[in-house]
Amino acid sequence: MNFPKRTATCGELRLSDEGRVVVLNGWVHSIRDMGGLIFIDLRDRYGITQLVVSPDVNQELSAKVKELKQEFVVWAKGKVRKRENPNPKLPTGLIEVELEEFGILNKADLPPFEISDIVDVSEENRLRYRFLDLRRPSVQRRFIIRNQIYQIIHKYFYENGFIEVETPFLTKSTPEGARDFLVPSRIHKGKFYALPQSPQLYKQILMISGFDRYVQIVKCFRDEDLRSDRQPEFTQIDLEMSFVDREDIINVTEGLFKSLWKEILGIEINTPFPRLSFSEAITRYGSDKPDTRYDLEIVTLTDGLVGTNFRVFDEAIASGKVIAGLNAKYCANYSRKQIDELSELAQKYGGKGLLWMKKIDGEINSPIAKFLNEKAINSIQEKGKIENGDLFLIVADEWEKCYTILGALRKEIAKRTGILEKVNGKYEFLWVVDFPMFEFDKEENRFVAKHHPFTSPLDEDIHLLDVDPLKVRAKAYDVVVNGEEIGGGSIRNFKPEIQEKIFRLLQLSDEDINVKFGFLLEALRYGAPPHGGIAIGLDRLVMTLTDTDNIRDVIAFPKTTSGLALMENCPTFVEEKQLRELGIKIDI
RNA sequence: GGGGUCGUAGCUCAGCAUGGUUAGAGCGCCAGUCUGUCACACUGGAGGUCGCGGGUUCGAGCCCCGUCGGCCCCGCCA
Repeated sequence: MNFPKRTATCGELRLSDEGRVVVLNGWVHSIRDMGGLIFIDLRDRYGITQLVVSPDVNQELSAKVKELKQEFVVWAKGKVRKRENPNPKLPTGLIEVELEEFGILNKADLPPFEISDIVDVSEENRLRYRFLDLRRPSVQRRFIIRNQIYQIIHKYFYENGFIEVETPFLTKSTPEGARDFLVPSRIHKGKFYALPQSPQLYKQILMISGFDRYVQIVKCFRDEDLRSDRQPEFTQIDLEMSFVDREDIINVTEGLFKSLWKEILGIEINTPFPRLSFSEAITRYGSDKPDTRYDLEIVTLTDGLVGTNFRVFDEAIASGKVIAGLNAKYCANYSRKQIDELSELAQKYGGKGLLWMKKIDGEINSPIAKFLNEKAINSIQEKGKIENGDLFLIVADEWEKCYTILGALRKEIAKRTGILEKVNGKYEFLWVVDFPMFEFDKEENRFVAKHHPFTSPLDEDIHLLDVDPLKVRAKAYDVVVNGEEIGGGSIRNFKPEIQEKIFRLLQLSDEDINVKFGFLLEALRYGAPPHGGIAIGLDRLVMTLTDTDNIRDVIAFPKTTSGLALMENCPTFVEEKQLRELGIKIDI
């Protein structure tokens, strides 16, 4: 199809272009027919330009314009002129194009919703008609920023000597950790590839191969349930470096964030980022990804509550549990119902209940006050810095659970009291370090790696591997911004004997080790340099930089929370023939 | 695997607690009027499987059960 190609975009014409004859290509955004004068807003990715037709100039054209409907694709030729009534809301608002000639390149059905940032559309409809949703300027904006982010990343790592290498998508299934998406092999019936949860082992192999500095912006796949910040396929900035320790990875990462924040937001962020040990993050904020934009810290009460004769406390302490609390400032006016809601939240996180104390007019008011002596109450008041008008929440539970519950309450209180709103626009980064190497999995009755099994233990903790694995800390680090875990990495095991020892601690049999990770151990035996790296969640990074808490806003074609793609309708059943070729029988 | 919440016109929603003529609103759409609008305005009009299936009832958009789908969360996410 031959058509006049644009000589300008819909976003660029200004007063200085007055008198120019231009051709625009775009979509009919809206038509305002005043009876005589007709205004047409033409839209493309760059903006909106107003076209104007007046009947006394060209009646024929005026009649033809009435064929246009919204979202028709057109070319339009005309002269740029100064507007009689400028529109300050548009960058092109000082000019308009006096339409001389136009053609319809394609018609359009009436869209199910208006292509406008003003109109509210349910997410379901947005995803079903994603091709229309993605036409909306506010939706496009995030992808334009996402693209800028790609460019900054590529530039930053190129300038720092990193090599981009592509790693396979058809990989080996190693069902430690998340569930794998499996891809059946036709040639080897009954066998499966797995889509990578991360290119972890490939990048370590690249280090052993001497690539020294690797980076990749890469899709990763995890077959787990979705959340507002979790998709089954997502993008990581994956990097690995040789002859480094934790500080080198941290420096490189901080440098990247510095460039991104400066170039995208014009904000100079301070480095180095503060650091918290895992145990400090948990005990102070109740989270391994604390939002440090506000204080509202958790206080540990256990020591001051020994021997209170209050059954709940005594039993907790006797069984090695922890008692801790959170001061919800100025919340003493919370009703029974509001406190019940907080209690329900505590239960959602596995808590048995929530104790509380209010201070009003200098008096402590609490359902547990009658069980506690003055010394205990004073201890709580003092540690919790409880003042008039405060509501103090208390939880007694196992170490991590106790603090996690209070961490959830901390977030909730911040939300309810408007603290969260006040810190909007602030960015607080931090590193969480010294994670425990292992957790005990009650269901599987064995240790599992908290980060992943390729992580190196802290040198000073290596001797504990044989004695008390749960005490072993790892050379792992997470980078957190505003309470979002935005990246995580570690220094890896580069000595085969330590790697093997860790596999054994995870109760992998010799055969498992050999079948699943034999190639890694083999590679490690041929001169592996000390190495480590990090994976940064690109989608979450874009979320932060474009100020949204919905990951679907930054992914062009995302899945719904049940893992469906509503536009193309996927997943689907496949033809019997395809299954036969793969040697697969469906048994639902 | 579990919990919460929503599903009514093309879109966004009200109606449901306490079942009862012909299910409403705004926007959009269609027709008309209008020569400076820009969320144009005004007049008129069309438009409904109340997600789907079953049950209770004389009678169900409303109550009950199931199911499908959206969103949020717990578990899960090395």
